[in-house]
Amino acid sequence: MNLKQLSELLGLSQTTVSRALNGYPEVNEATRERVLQAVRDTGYRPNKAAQRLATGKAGSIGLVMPTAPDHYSDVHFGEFLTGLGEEAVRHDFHFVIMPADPDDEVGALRRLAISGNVDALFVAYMRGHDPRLPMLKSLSMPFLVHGRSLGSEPDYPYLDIDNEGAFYDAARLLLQLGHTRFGLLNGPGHLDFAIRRKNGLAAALTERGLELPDDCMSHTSMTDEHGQFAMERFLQLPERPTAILCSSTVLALGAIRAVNQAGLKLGEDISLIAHDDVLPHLKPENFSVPLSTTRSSLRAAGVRIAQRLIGTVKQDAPYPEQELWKTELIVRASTGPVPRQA
Amino acid sequence: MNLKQLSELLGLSQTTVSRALNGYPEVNEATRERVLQAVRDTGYRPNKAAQRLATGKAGSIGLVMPTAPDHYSDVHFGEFLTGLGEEAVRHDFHFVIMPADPDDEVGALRRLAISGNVDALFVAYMRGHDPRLPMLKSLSMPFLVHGRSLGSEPDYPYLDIDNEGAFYDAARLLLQLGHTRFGLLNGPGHLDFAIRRKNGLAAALTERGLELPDDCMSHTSMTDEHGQFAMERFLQLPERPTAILCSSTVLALGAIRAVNQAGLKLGEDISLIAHDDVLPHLKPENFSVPLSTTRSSLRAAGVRIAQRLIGTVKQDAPYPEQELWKTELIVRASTGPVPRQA
DNA sequence: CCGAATTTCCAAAGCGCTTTGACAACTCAC
DNA sequence: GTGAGTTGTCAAAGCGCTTTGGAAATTCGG
Repeated sequence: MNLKQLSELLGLSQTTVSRALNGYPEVNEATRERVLQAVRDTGYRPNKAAQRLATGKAGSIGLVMPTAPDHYSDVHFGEFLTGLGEEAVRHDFHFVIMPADPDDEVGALRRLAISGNVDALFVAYMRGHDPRLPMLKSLSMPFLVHGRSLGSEPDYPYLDIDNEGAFYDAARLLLQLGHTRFGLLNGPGHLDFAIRRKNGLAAALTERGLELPDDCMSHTSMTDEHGQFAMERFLQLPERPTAILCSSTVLALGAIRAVNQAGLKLGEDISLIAHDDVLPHLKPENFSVPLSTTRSSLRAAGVRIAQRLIGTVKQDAPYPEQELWKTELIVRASTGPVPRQA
Repeated sequence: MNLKQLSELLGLSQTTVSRALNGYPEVNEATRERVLQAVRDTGYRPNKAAQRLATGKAGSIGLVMPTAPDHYSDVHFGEFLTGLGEEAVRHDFHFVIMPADPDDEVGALRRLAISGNVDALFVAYMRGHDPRLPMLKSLSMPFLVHGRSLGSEPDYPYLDIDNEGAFYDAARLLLQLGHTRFGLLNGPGHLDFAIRRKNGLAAALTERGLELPDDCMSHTSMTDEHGQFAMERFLQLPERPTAILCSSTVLALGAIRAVNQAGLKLGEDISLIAHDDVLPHLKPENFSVPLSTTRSSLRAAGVRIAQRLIGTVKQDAPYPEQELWKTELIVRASTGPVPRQA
């Protein structure tokens, strides 16, 4: 069943049917309803390839997926993708992926762009001086980055959260509670968000003339096991930290296990604030000691990015080029005043 | 630059140029060379959308990517994808992904199929009685599964390795070396390959009148941490196993850590055979005690699957419908005779 | 050197959709 | 009732490629 057959069936021209389907105003409401009904009856679906050829738009956004060990998509990336996907489905868009060695991300991105299969590109997991940025700018294809890249000219479209601000605020709260010895459970050290969070913490400490010793800082991929190991290490230090900042509730999960196993009490002996990506299976309020967090929904970011990208492709929505989302600092039971003689 | 312009430039018809480019025989070699040179000079690239419309083929294969926590793509999946991608790039094919909640895999698969964006579908991570199978068969679209599904009619195209055979052979070897107490470090218990490996081991044991106690069996996702934890548990059993079968070198990595920390010697106190997916960063011969393994390259499987799928779409290659790859049992230093008084 | 077989090339017809430019038909103010 | 403005519909021209059904040019046996 194609447009021609459908229009003959209805006794209308292809033009009218097409317009009825695509929401153009110059068609009678009654006619439109008749068309819609016929579509329902016949199960007609417009041919994507033809639509693509006629409009010049593929209805797809591309992304390269690094396939090396230290890059595997973790639960955070999955959550983000879910958001992207939700919005994409809503607009009948799809994703084209290109698996690639991380050594060849730039090449993969270029190949994806010139393949003619995508209308726009998306990149994430930004690093400092990210080499993908100049490459993307040289392409004449819309793109959007999740996160930012320290050391790069900030003239590219992005959506990021205020990582410095989040950890600065969290650290300030802990400082006000009297804490002076901090520990940081962070994500992979080469990633932009991890650097910024460290900077945010460092800024708050510097204001008080404090600093973060190297052995109170852990950079790992964000699994609960890594959280546990790193926290165990912290707890064995001669002067162990009393205040922990943590880049993910997943890391926190492991870290808290370590705290419990050491016979310490969260929120009393150790205060902890974790960044909460609003992962549906890991709610900070459901922890045995509810977790104080800096919050920003990863899925919402995915939805928003898809919106902007799709809007750009459809050229009907002039979204702001750069967005920086503030996080919310939510105090629950895992933070408390510094213990007497820690 | 499009076909028309290019053909005018060359003083040829579009037909001839098109045929020259697509390798048809009825064009003079000299002419073909002239065309190819012009393509190089002008940087002409055929418009994908037009090609798609004319041929009816999108040049793409679809896959749904589950986005929930217990599904995150791990290193094994990445390795497999790399293989798929290698071959796809070679044929100018691409992948369309649909992120989806694992609850809705079937729905996502259907949406992908009717979206008109893909020529064929690929599925993996098969479970017993997998509900995706009947759904795929009802579609009139080529598909290929990696793995198999116990309890489903085996009338679908697949590529799998002989998981039962691999673990049966490995177990036989260990039995011949005198071992009687076995431990199994397996992948997630609901996945087909894990079930089959367990069955292979069980079959070998049954032949000797032995069986595998429940507490000598671990089903987890395949990270080194899980390997370590499970192995630690095994070692604390009153009658600890002396022979370990392990579903991945990644699991083995952790397991061996546990063995060492317990002050035991691999290949003497504990024998271990792991399944080796030939992950480039984890070579069994490079372990401090080189690992005995059952081997089958995951990346090669990816390449092969892409080949078959692409061949099917191009309809120029009648590949066998079902393939079962044997694994190689390679003996290195991690296996030895059962210790005297274990 | 001729007719037939072969090789090489071409014009034109799609593929199924969107969009342009016109045209009836139907309002409404005067 | 007339001219201008709206509204609802249509025929036809692409989008850029592949492919069919010849036709022209070349080769070859006799």
